[in-house]
Amino acid sequence: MSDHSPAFHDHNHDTCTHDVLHHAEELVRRDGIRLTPVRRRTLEILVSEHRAMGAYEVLDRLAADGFGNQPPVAYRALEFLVEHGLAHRINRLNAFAACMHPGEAHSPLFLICQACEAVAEAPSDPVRTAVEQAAAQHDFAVERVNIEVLGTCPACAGDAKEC
Amino acid sequence: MSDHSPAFHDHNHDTCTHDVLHHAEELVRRDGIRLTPVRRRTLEILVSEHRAMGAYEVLDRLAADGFGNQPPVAYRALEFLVEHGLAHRINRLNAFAACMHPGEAHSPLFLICQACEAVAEAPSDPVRTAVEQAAAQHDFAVERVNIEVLGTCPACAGDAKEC
DNA sequence: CTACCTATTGTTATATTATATCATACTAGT
DNA sequence: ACTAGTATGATATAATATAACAATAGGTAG
Repeated sequence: MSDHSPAFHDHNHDTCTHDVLHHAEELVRRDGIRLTPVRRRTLEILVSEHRAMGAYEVLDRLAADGFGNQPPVAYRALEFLVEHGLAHRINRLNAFAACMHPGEAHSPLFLICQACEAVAEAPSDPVRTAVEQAAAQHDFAVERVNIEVLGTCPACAGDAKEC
Repeated sequence: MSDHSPAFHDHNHDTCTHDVLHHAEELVRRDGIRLTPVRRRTLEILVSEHRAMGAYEVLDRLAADGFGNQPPVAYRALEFLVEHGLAHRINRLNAFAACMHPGEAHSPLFLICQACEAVAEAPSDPVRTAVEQAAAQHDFAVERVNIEVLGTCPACAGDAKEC
């Protein structure tokens, strides 16, 4: 892990933290989802780190905050967040990250740096369209799309050149 | 698991088996890759089933054929095949499948049926283009793209209607 | 052809990730 | 307060994956 993690560019972290939690609150009002203490704290942890975190890493944090310290505690909270579009699961890394475009209809597209493991989430509407077309050729009804791109982030590409 | 697995449509399985193995042989000649007995057998297993298989499932088959019966045996062979484009890893399922479009430059796009777990591999050149563009906006250098689409295959969609 | 080097395989052990299950506690609606 | 549905806590275990080292096979320079 490195210090390149918070996406690949500087950003106002207070703003994105606020946006995500605000969106969650809205779902509480609008859809009646239950943002219980564990779930809320789990989301806060993901947002505050702003990177892909393993379930056991999240679990450690939760335990430190006085929640249960057994795997299901973390997995259940994470699953809940994913189900409601507040977080994503990044299969390639067996990890989770808060959704940084909450509410927007989008198929998450993850840019995963192989050097520093930073993960950026990009909007992907044109990609989604292309995917739908490919699926249509197989008479396949799309429900969820997960796109994971492996490569090198600008920071690490720069590091490599310096050597 | 169900009987919908071999992609979503009937196909001439002899042909696709032949194509894949033929391509592998070509790599042996062209690139000097070493298609050892375990590796060859692993590819044959994946092709003959024509579906996503877990590493331990592959391992059982290999062991039955007299190869080692410890996890690394399967993982190493599978990793080799993935590296050389002869197989793909489907993260969502922690599973592997023979590449059915060997040799074609393509970013694999998997259509995964949530009902029967069948997996189809679709070519995805337009998708790839869209992905490259999204990545470019982040100055991200793409190396590998993995697209996994969850949904319902035509067979299962039909089944659902019948009820 | 032999000695060496490298890639591959076999084996043991263990790490990491994830889920099933059941008991307990909370929440909302009546 | 009662009850039906949810959510949490805790125990146990399953499923997936890798590290590390020994043994073997294959190619190649001398």
